[in-house]
Amino acid sequence: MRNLALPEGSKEDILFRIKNESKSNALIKEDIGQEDLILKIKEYFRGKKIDFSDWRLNLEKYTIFQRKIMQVVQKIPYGETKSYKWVAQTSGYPRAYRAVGNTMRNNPLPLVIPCHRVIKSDGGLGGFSGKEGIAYKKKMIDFESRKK
DNA sequence: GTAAGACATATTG
DNA sequence: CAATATGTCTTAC
Repeated sequence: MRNLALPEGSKEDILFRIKNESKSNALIKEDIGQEDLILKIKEYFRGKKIDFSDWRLNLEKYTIFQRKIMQVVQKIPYGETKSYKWVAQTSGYPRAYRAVGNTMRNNPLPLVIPCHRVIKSDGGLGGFSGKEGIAYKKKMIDFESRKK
């Protein structure tokens, strides 16, 4: 499986969302310019492993719970998938797995906060907001988990 | 072993 | 109070 590409429509959608949110709300505190940010995103879509886990985010407009969830999700390594329950437990809210999904739906920074790596415990995909829906989520997981 | 349905459960607006 | 991008358990194939 060499040339596994991601759908252009959703790709642009995600790029637009990150651009818009990071600019208007200054969610990304990392000292990185808009151009470099977009360059990194494009590198990611080309298939390069980009690590977003160290980026400092401005999450003050969100609740304590949401901040914690986003921080934990941000730490999920490239190519790995964790369950909503795992995120809830790691965050210190063992039974808030459903609220985790609620937070993911509100995720302002896809990719930086890799919500596509959060799936159901029983192996199901869970949900996904976007043009292609869960089909795109599966594409993302396959895209990252392709072993050579 | 699998599939569908009820119920529990936390957080948010 | 209602709405979830879940998890677990029960029941019936």
